[in-house]
Amino acid sequence: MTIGTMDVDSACARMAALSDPIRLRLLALIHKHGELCVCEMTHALSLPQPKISKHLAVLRNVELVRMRRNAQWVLYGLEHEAAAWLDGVLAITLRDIETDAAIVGDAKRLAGMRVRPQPCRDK
Amino acid sequence: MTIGTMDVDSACARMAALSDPIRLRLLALIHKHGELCVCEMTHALSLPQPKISKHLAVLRNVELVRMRRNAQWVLYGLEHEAAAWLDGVLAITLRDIETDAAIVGDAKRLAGMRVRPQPCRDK
DNA sequence: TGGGAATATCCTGACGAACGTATATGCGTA
DNA sequence: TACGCATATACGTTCGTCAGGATATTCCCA
Repeated sequence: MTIGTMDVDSACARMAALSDPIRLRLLALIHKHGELCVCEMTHALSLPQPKISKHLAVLRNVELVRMRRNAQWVLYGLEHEAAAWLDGVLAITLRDIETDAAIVGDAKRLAGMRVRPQPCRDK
Repeated sequence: MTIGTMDVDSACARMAALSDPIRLRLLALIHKHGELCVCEMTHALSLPQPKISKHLAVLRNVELVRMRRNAQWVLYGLEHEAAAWLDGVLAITLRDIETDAAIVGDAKRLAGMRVRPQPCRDK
C-alpha cells in the first residue's frame, strides 16, 4: 500500500487490521498515550509478549502504526501519514467503546505500572 | 449485538464486515442511493447473485444494513440505528476511495441499467 | 394452481489468520 | 566478551471465512 493513496483493497486491509479486539485495544492505548513500548502494552493487556508483537506487526504492515527503536525498547506510535483516515475512524469508534470493560481495564493496568521504562517518558 | 450499545467485540465484528472489497462496494452504492434491490447491486457489481446475497447477509448480521421486502424485490438500506458509527466511518473511507476504478465502475453500471426495477424508485 | 423471476441458503473444498511454543536478534552492562 | 533484558520471528496446528455451484424459498402473474 502506498502511503497517501487509498484504494478499495487497502481500505479493506486496514479495516481487517481493525477487526481484532487485541489490535483495537492496542490502538486505543497508543491513541491515548501517543507512544508506548511493547512491554507497557504487554503489561496493560496482560497477554504474552509474542502475541502483542505479532499484532503490532499486523498494524505496521498496513501502515497504521510506526515503530521507533530507543535503546533496548521499541516504541510504537500512530503512523501520521495515515492519520487523516485513522484518526477519524478511531475517534468515532473509541467514543462508542471507551467504557468497555477491556478498554478500561487496559488503561488501569497501564496506569498502575510501578516502573515504566525510561524511554517511554522522554518524548 | 444489541443496537445502540457498542463493545469492543461488536466494533470488531463491524470492522470485519467492512474488510471485504465486495461489501465495501455494496455499502458505497447503498450509501449513495439510499435503497437498492439485490438485482441492481448484482448488475452494478457484475457478480453472481448468490455471492451478492451472501455478502449482504454478512452486513445484515452485524446490523449495518436492513432489508425490506417490496413485492418480489428485496430492498437493502443502511440500518439507521447504526448510522452514527457507520455514517462516520463510511464517509471518511469513501472520501478516500471514491475514485477507485471498482467504485466508479459500479456506479456507471448501475446508472447504465436500462430497466431498473419499479420498487426501487418509489421511496 | 402453475410457471417464472428474485432472492436466500446449503454444501464442499481451499486458503488465510490466530494461537502457543520455541528460537533468534538487538542493545546495554559488567 | 559474556550475560540479561526487550523484542521479533519461525513453526506447526487449529479454526473461521470465502468461493462456486446447486438447490430451496418466496412472490407475482396468468
